[in-house]
Amino acid sequence: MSTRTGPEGMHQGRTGRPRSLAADAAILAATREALVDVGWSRLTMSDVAARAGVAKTTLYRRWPGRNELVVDAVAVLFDELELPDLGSLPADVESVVRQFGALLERPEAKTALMAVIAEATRDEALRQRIRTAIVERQKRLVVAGRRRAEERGEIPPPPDAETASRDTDLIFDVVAGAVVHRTLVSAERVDADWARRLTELILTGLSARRTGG
Amino acid sequence: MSTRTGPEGMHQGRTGRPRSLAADAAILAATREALVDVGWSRLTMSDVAARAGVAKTTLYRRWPGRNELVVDAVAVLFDELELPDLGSLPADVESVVRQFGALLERPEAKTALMAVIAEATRDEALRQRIRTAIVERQKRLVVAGRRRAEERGEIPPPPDAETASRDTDLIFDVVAGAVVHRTLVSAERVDADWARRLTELILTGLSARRTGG
DNA sequence: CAGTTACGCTACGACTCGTAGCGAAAGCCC
DNA sequence: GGGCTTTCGCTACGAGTCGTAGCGTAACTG
Repeated sequence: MSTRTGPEGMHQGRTGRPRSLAADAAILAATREALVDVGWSRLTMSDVAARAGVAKTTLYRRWPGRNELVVDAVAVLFDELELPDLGSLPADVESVVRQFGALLERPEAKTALMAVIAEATRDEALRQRIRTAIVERQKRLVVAGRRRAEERGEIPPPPDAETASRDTDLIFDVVAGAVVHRTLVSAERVDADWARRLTELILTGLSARRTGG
Repeated sequence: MSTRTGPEGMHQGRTGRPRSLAADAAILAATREALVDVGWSRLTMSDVAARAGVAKTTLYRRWPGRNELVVDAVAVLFDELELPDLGSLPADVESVVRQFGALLERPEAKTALMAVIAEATRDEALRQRIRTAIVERQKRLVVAGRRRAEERGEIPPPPDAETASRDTDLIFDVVAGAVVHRTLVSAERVDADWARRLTELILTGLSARRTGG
């Protein structure tokens, strides 16, 4: 698959002993476990290797370093998010907001996400990895929600592809950013009431803007 | 001042040689400089000490560790944000959005902010430090903007103190979260157009919600 | 079978950590 | 001034981590 985010440098399409897929899974699970236990700054490769039951060298054969390993270990968590068809745009949006809030309450998700973002500010390759492994992947939720709302007649189709794309980006930044900020910076829970108020704010803002010019 | 965020454990109200204020400033400046040069994960106390021209022990006499040092080194950057009276609420909000966007483009700000937030997910004391040193401090912008808009008659006064407080929190999370997400996760600039569109989204959302019930 | 690659294990130099001890410096109070 | 207290820069230390290299073995291909 083209958006494969797993370990790199694999030559296993060739001859020789193939890499253990079980080791892959064990390492990623061990990384998440270690993140919960010791956090980011105290997470060591030796620790992860020991938890996974593999040698430290096996980690370095697959990932260049901690940062890349953690990105991959956490990216799969975001794939759990889905957009159930609840019959209306507000209900759909609120559902995703609450799912995302619940996801960010899991220690391994919040710790790892912020840590890798911090590292990415000085590492273009890592930034790219985050973008393909997480960000672009999850924009599917916004795109699907808009398409579904259009089909229901809740929102008008976008005037052109350019504004559609920019709106998608804006919505994504606002929703994801607000949830992240609420959870990690303000350190408060994303409860049903907050999710409803955020959804209301965004949707009325969008619809009023459209109809008002 | 009561919200002093500087080094702790100072007994300098007593007798003996007082701590060098110049060393304080030099250390914080050196920390920001090191963040720009080497990033977060490779920032070492020895490096900071060398840049500041002080001994490593001097750092540990004032701060418990890297995390606390970095919070203090970065907190002052956020005090630069201000709310100029531009005559209308949209103009005021857009101004702060752009200021915040510009601030987060500075390497020391973005790197340090995300890094300490990541660490804070497993450190209650650090979380508290961030909250008092940065978050609660900057909510002043939202509070001032609302008060000013009320005086202008642009928005109605809040029905009660409870909803006023929750609205302040929501607005803060949405605005700050969106800017942070745009800058650090999506890795795109907060330009004039984006700031205008975000402002429009939020303000129409808020006003429509109020008038519409 | 031979060839190739991944595996676990051990060992290594380099680096950072946080602390301790030292003598000197810089301020207070009498 | 003298005495007291605290900070200063400096050096040294054990502990821990890093990322790599080398080894013999295991697993799969043709």
